[in-house]
Amino acid sequence: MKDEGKHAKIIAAAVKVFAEKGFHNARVSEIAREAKVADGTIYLYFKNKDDILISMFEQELGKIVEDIRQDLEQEKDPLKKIERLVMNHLSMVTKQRQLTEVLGIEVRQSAKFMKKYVNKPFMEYLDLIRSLITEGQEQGLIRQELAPGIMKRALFGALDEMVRYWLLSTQSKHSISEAAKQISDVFILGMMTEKAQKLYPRQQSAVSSAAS
Amino acid sequence: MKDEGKHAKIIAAAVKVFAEKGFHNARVSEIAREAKVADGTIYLYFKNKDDILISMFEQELGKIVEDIRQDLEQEKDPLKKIERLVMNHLSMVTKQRQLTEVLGIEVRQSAKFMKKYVNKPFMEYLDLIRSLITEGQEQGLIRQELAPGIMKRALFGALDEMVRYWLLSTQSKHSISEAAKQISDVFILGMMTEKAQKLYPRQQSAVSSAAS
Amino acid sequence: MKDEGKHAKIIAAAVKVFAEKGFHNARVSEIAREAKVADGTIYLYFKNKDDILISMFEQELGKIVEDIRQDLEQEKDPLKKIERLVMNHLSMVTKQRQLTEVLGIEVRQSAKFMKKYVNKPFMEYLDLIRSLITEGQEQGLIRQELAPGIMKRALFGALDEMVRYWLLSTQSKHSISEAAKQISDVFILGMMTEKAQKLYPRQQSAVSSAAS
Amino acid sequence: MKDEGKHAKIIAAAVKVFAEKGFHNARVSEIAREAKVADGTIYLYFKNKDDILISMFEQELGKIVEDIRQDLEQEKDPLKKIERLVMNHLSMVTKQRQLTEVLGIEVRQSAKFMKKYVNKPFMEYLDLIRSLITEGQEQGLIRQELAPGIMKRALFGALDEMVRYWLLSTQSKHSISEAAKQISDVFILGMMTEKAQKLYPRQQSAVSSAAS
DNA sequence: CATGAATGAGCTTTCATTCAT
DNA sequence: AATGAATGAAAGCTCATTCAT
Repeated sequence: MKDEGKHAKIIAAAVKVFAEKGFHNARVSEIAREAKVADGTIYLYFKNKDDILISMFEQELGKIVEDIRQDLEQEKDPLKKIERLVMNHLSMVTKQRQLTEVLGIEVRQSAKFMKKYVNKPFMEYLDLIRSLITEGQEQGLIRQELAPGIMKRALFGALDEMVRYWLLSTQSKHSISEAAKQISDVFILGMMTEKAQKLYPRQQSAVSSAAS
Repeated sequence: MKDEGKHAKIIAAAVKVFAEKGFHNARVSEIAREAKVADGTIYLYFKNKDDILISMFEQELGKIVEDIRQDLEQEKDPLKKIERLVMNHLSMVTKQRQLTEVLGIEVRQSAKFMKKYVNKPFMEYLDLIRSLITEGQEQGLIRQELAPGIMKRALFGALDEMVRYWLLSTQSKHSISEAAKQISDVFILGMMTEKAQKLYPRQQSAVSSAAS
Repeated sequence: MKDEGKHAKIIAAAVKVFAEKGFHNARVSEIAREAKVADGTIYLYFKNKDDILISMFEQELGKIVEDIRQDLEQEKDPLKKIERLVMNHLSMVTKQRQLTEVLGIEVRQSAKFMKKYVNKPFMEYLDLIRSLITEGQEQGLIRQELAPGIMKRALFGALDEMVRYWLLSTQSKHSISEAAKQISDVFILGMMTEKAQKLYPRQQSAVSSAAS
Repeated sequence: MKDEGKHAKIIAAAVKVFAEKGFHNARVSEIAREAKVADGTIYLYFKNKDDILISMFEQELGKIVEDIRQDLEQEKDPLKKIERLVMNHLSMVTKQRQLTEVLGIEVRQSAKFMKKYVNKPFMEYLDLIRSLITEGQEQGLIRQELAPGIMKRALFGALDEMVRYWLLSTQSKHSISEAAKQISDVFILGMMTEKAQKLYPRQQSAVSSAAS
């Protein structure tokens, strides 16, 4: 792997092209052109077209998940961690727009049609969300009767759909921080124990008093 | 006199094949074989391959949305309507498994890559969810500060992701009604006004007392 | 053959469609629509698509050749017969425009690619021209050394190309009668014996003094 | 570095296949096989099937026209130039048989049905003939009253039809040089002024004394 | 006789992948 | 390692022809 930069250049090109055209409508030759390498060169770094997408998941999505994980370490309160994750997730739209476009759409295809492939970083992300829920439950802040497996998906789905909305709508009525606030608000308030309700008084609009 | 039943037969075959392979990997000839018609016959009923998918949206998704809309009319309480919609949505997994598989994945592709096409039934569904939110707000049950445009997407996303989970997982840890209850629970509780909180006492686990 | 009119209606429709699109780009279904019959009906009157073209040659071209032959009988002088044939041929452009368009182009295709088919009316037309030449030679008006087989083709080709010019050019610089006069003039003058040159004095612009 | 020779090889193969089957009945895959390249290779050198035909016109027909134009430069006498052009034209049958077959038939199709395409080399050829006529008129050898626009078409048509005759007839009754002589003879004699008639005495059978 | 829905062979064209240079 | 011309399988779609009604 002499030229590590070429691998990255191709991934970057693929992100751009997949975002524009979608995986199936993207041409390998177009990725090559975008990356300023020859068509054949791509096959020195990737097994095939699918492998470009998979590598993209592994690397880029993996990086994002790791970043979010580290960001959350700065926060101790489990409920505030959720709030922070929501903000982090939604911020991706502006910070990594093209990548977000690809992931949002192609993760699903891959999940279903690249049967053998298990999207590990995606699973890790869901697990990260789950760990926040269980942490909250251990501290008596989140209701025990809620299944973390359901909650992690519900929260992820809500965020993912919100992202899709921004990607498609040209002018966005709602700001990202507003949406982040409202979504974490509803989820946290909805999952809270009565005990937590007293710790985080309602007037302050749940946990995020500063954001109102 | 074109056979109206043949149109339906082809759509049904397409649902099956698209569910198995995905739109792009599906072959028109395979749909034809599944529908027991000749390849060319498909083009008597549909303009092209895209048109099969679009017709599927229009008809099948349209039908579902209409069914849900009618079901909700039996219920007056806005919060219980939300609960009912959640249950309806999640029930699709078992009632219309293959169709659900196709819609869940291809609606996204269509949203982005069939640029000109606006998925009307999908938009109507989101609007239906939104109307439940605003209704709740008008009756003082849902907090005014929550943007219906955000809430509708968050709820839809949560449900959609949940559906995907069942479609992919071979053995499901969580029952549909359990998930339905937990999700509507969290959303309703999270969106409720304080006034509503008194009307729907907590012990009864929000609105759905029976399901705890 | 109960409905003789349907056969004719289909031929007429085919003339129109072939003229517009050419034989290969014409659709049988379009001929059917134009003729106001069902697609299948065409196959009650014609063996296949080729057969429509062939029937068109036989009937329509045959009719034309017969008409010209009869017209020529009014004239005794072989050279004036040639002149008359030229005028007749070129007049087809206006009298039977669409048919002319089809014949001009498709006769060639048929000649080469409908191998087995011998275009009898076309051959008869060439023979008609040939007979005018030999007649002229027998009366000592056309030079003996000219091969009728060559002359008939040269004259036919000249006329045919002229017709094509009118069919394609939107505004025609040259009138039909002008062209007819010039072409018969050149051919007759070019083929004449010296004896004939004295009989048809030059000042009067060869044989066709009246036409100037 | 695309192989320039491959472009030529494909054109050559196309000439052969189009000559045998005609443009419409020719299969791209057959051209590929004949050229000993893969089907896809054709599309590296040509936009589509039409483009093969068009390129053929541009190149091969263009080359022929240029060759003839140069050949004519060796001759100063306008009438002898005509004679020479006729011989050149008819010689194509033996020198470039297959190409001639394609051009003779497909030029017509193209003229009418590839509406937008203007067959430039063909137009140039007609212009070349026209220039010979006007040159003859300027030198007082060809009658002023003859319209060059008509004469060029008449002569071209005569030659073209003669060529078709040879291409179709298996055994040719008339030799090419005989036909060339007779056709140029008739046209030149037919177009001549009286003044020219004296310069080129008749006994010598117009301009070509040797060929009687 | 007439219909026109149905057929399916067969076409052009695309594009992921290979491999000689 | 890098190239990019060449490959050829494979797919969507058309349309002449058939045949049950």
